[in-house]
Amino acid sequence: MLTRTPVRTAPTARATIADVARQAGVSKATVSRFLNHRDKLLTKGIATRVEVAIAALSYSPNPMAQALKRGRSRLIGLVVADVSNPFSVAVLRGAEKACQQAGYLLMLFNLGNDSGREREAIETLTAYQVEGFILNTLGQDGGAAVEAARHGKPVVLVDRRHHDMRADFVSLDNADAVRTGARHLVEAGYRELLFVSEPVKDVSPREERKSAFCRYISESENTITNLHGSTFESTADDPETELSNALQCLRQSAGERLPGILSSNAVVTLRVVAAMTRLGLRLGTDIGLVGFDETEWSPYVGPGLSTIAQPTDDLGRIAADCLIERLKGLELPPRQILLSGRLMPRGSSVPAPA
Amino acid sequence: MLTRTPVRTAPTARATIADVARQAGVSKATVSRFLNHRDKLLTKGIATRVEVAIAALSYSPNPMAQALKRGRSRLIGLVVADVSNPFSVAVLRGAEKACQQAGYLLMLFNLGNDSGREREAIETLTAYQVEGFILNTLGQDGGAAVEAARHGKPVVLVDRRHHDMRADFVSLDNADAVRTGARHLVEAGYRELLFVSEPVKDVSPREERKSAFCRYISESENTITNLHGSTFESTADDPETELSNALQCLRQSAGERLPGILSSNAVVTLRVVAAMTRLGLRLGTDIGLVGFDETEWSPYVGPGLSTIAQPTDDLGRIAADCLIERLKGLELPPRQILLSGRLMPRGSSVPAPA
DNA sequence: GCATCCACTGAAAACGGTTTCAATCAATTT
DNA sequence: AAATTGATTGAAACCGTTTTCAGTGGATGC
Repeated sequence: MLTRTPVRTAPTARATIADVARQAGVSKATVSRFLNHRDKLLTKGIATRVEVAIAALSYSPNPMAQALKRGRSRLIGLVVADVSNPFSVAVLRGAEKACQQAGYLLMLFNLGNDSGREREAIETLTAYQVEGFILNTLGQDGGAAVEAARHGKPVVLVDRRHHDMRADFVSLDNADAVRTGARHLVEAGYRELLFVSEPVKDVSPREERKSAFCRYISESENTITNLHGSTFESTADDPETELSNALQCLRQSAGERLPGILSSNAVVTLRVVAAMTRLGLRLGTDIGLVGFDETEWSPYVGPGLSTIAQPTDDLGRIAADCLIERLKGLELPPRQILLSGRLMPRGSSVPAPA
Repeated sequence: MLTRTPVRTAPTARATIADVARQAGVSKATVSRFLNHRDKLLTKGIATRVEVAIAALSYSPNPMAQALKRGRSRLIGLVVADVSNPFSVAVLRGAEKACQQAGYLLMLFNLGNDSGREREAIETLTAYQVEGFILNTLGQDGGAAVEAARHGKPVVLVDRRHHDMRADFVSLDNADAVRTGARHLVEAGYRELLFVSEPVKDVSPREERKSAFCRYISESENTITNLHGSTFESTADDPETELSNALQCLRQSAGERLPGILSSNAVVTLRVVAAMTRLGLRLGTDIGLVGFDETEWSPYVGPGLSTIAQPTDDLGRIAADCLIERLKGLELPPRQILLSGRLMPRGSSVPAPA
């Protein structure tokens, strides 16, 4: 009675620890010990026997089973507001690198800008026993994140702050970055400043940037003659035409002064560019522009877009490192880590073209 | 002896099926039956008792345990060549949507353009018991993918083909897209055509695009007077200066004829733009440009970049759907699904500026 | 009125690991 | 030489599910 395994579609069931044990002529416990405590506990002879058996069957332990028994899954949940946002992707890459080094795997949940799914994301991820969270969420549903923390799982917030929550927070130093950007516009000669953002309410970085902008204006109005500033938030409806109108207004109220815009992220920047293109306005010459978020295309839009580059890679890496520290059991008070941005001056903030 | 659970850091262990069973006064089996076969098998009374118990404890089953027992994890592995490539992200979004609808979760593994990790990715993902793969890999290590298939797990290839592998393949119709792009350049008046790509060897879409380009040229040389075509591959070393030189050559050999470029993806397109900027060449006027991959910034670079838009969302969704069909047990011969691209004509392929 | 059947339900085994506990055996102590 | 010790190893329990198998009960057939 031949039991030749079919060669073609060999289902090739993964070898289990029991198989290895049998092959090596030892118990499952011994194999497990070999794997987890290397050979600290085992006799040389036995250890090598196990070793060759493992190699022969090309065995690797089933993480699900390990997770089940240990209660640790070596999984980290990453919730991202929108994968199509370059900022999110950059953070993802940084986090991924750090996780890989520490032997963790990232489980991605993309909200796709649908704030309703925030809670769902966290529940799904907890169900899969992720050991901790890196959250870059919309922040509409603060409760969801708190829920996660209540499950005893460490949480690191990136970019979006949740005030009611005691968790590590990693972000750009928004206040400083706004000052840098605004000051740059002023130094370049722009005096009628406009801060453009998506709806600010309840989204922490937007709030911070807006209020930092207002603060900068009111602080500088005295020392810098003719300086004036205002803000504009697009509503969800029809950002295109709204924005066009806002730009026209800006030029009106500017009068003699040069108008300049500080835009709150890459998406908004692109909208501003679109509106200006439609109105036939020249970047830099007619309206100055500095935008948050550096991208690989920034140098090539118009005369080059001046941006405030976020250290996205570091943000992601540091977030992951923070989380991993906590997973190792370190009990620290919640930290707040602010990294500073870097101004990338280009043509869009140069009044007179070369 | 009070055993009040501490209110502050309540570790709030997740309720298990045993807890529910106890609460409802039934056996674990009954609870499990309620969950899996809804109430087909249960008495009305018992069913509701279980139902309220589940609600009361806000119980949800542990997918790890389920995976362990069932051998099915409801996980799909997505291997991506490079998350910072907008194409990959777009595919990811499409796939994600489809998976979510079917109750699967995506497990992302980003190669970060490091072809060495292809095998590692697949092994890690298999270890986590993913039920199938969507692969958008570098294709350098074909063996790795074959390995996955040998484990009996269904595989869907996106964009990158592995010839030796019998698996579903979802991709842009490259030959057609190249023809569309090249024909567009010709119709706009460009006659000295250059196809620019990253290293072609062993990367299927690049090979297909290049050979389609060559085929188009040789087919059209007879009917279109003065048409001439060539190709350029950047090596890894210093693509910037190499490309600059190539452009100079192109202009030389063009002579009277207008030179036009077909670039093989968004990264390359940006490099071309960079090189032209450095050389002070005007898009469209001095050299025409059509590039693969539509992005949200394409309209705003220079006079607008003409692109060939891939139906990325569909690619991802269809890939996921194919995979899910297989997971349902459908035994079909490997399919090949080619979607056509859409030309987005803009200023970069208009010889005389308006 | 008793055997048969069917529909529900519970006990227990299994999935693939880890860990506790007890057992073995050689080496050391007295 | 017998007792104590310590280092290795194996058996079994356990993690949270699903599933088989058997048992209970009432309803039905004669």
